Amino acid sequence: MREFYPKKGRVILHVDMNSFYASVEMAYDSTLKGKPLAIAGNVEERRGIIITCSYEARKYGVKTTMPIWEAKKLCPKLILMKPNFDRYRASSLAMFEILRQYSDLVEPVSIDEGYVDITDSYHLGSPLEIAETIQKRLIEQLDLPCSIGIAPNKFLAKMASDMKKPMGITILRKRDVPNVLWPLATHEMHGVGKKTAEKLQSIGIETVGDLAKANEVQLKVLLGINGIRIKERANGVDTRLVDPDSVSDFKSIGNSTTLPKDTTNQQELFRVLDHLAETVSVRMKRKKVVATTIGITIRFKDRKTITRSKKVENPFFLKEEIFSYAKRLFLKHWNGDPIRLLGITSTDLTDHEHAVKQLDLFSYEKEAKKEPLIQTVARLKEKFGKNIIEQASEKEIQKNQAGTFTSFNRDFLQ
DNA sequence: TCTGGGGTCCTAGGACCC
DNA sequence: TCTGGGGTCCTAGGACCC
Repeated sequence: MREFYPKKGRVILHVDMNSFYASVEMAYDSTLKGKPLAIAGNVEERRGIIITCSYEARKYGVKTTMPIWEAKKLCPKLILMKPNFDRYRASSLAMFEILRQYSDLVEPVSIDEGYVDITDSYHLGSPLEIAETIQKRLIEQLDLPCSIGIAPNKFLAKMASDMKKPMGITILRKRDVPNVLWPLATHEMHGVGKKTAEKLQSIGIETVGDLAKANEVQLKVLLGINGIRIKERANGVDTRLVDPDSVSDFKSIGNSTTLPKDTTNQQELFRVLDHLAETVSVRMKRKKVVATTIGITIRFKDRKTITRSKKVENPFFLKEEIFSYAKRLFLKHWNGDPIRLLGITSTDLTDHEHAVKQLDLFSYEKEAKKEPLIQTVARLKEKFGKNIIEQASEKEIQKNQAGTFTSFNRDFLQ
């Protein structure tokens, strides 16, 4: 990540959609408005949990990640719906389209939130005016409420958007940090979770203010590089740029599922892996990527979770390949204990565009076996242009002249 | 009657190479 | 009878976020 930061002060918005999934459902079906609504995974299973819920449901104490049975107990009239991800994706796209009308520098963080750098958008109005316009348009055009934070950097903008919900706009200046952030408990800071808060507590740091003044050497020992970083944040310092391209280079694609019942039935587990492989493959094709590392996740009955991964020689994306790699890993590492959850993840992703050439080269491999190498190189140069061949130095080509195309191929494709 | 599924980033040890 | 110091890659796990 680039960390260079322009000298002049910046103006960053953090736009955070309020109870996004529930709001989208209400926009689709206005009869749901004003009612306690929750979106939950596995609605019919006992293991389902609340993914998001409307503010009406929150009044009863219903919260994200709460098991359905518990939510129902708190709010017997709770309306439960399964997620409609296609709907949420469509709303999300429309929302980011609107944000992009106020700056080119829009960085989606997740399906329902993003940063907008409006430093150079002064011709569109003051920061507050821009935020108000965005909020108004999202409500009028998409029927979706949001909260917006306005600040000189990402961290402060994120903290600010969290302060008034729903439909709030909050300005957080650097000079407000001592008054506004320092009284907060450390775990209320974005980036400080339960474990980190506990560790901080162990050295007497309770509030953001304590953290802001903490000893750096001690923090480094306790938390590594993250200790330094959260101290900077506590002082209102964050040099990360708003990066519009960060969404496009994702690092992994995975799919996992909690089984209806814990099981040791190998046939059943294979069927699950097969299904997961299918999903991962479809999503890889959709995103036009290939991978070179396959990973599996196994969660046992007692919730103990292990991950195992393996780098493989050739880039893959087909369901059959994914299934067979995953199955191999599974058989190698499963101790026979009852399993609660299975997952498959592809990592080390490469653009398909880039990889298409490689795949084509692999198909060449078969027909090229009997051909003198020098001829193959000439033919590939013609077909793919010089640059693909340049990956293998002239020297490398010379060295391999006596060998087969296959060995040459292996050398420069890996 | 507990606790999903999608991710990212960081750490740390061992293998291997120079 | 003594054995350095980097650097990179691979793998596993953990913390965190939405």
